[in-house]
Amino acid sequence: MRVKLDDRDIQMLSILQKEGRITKTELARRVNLSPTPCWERLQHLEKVGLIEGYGARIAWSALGSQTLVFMEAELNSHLASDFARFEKAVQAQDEVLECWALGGGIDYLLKVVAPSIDDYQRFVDRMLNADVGLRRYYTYIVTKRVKDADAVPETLLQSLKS
Amino acid sequence: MRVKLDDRDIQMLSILQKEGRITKTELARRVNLSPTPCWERLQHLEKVGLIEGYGARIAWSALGSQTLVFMEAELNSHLASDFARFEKAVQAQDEVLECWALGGGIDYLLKVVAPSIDDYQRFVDRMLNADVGLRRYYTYIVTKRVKDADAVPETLLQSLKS
DNA sequence: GATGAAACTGCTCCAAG
DNA sequence: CTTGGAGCAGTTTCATC
Repeated sequence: MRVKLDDRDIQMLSILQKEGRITKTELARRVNLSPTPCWERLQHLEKVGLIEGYGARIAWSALGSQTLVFMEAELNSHLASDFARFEKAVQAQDEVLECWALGGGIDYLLKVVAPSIDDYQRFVDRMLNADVGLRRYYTYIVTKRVKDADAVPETLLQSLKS
Repeated sequence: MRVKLDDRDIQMLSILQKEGRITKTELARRVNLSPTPCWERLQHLEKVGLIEGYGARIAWSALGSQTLVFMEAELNSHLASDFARFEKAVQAQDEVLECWALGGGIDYLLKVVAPSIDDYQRFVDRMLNADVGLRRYYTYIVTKRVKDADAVPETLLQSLKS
């Protein structure tokens, strides 16, 4: 997926990240373009898959007091089939927001959300009993959300200008 | 922010998370409602702040080979002023996508993105030299993205039905 | 790239049931 | 909650420069 973009494309992406429901005529105005070429650029950005879709941002604060937990996971063995089984199980769990494989001593790092610690523990027990290859885990409870970017940073978007 | 929602509101949120640019008449059709009450519900969801906004989802894969890193950070001291200084510094860094304060032995967990490992190291050096209270850090490089949810899971949305 | 226009679709509000 | 409709705004395509 190698695409060449100019400053205006990047500006459009930056605006659309934050204001996904902006009208196309207003977007054109903001990037100093008339609606027609702006519309063509947008079509292109969507067609090549740079824009995967649009979505509403739901306020986490409105969901009440949820517990957010990072979980380090270590597997029983490092066979390719064991990795695959664990990853498949994790992807099927609603509570798991993210799962990353890491280099070094930790096999996986998971971001898990649950209504309470008890619910989190039930999730862990379910995983342990599911014969999914989970040998050991470490729990780190989030006590404060310091930063949680909801958009690709400007500096990274600039790297598309090649 | 205590709001009482019914199944239709939740269904609307679920749809809007994935299809933020859906037309309001189509949304009404999908939840078996006529446009007018659907429009009023949507107004309400936005007004109470449950929907913070809308945004385009940009494909990470299109940004080329970026390096994603989790960084554990330990501070020199645990004075409230030191926490505040570090958190402010972190929020100002474009590379830091997320920063969480954790209970237990780890002060902070950061998710950092950079074009390369070298760029990441430059970021760390900058933080260390910025006299921001960072005493020790551990680096965990992401080798695989197993799961990265882009929406609040259904089960959590259900908890709004109180 | 810009512009203007035409045909269409969707939006927002209003009235009435 | 429903339907229907009016007036307006935004979308998409087209032809022209």
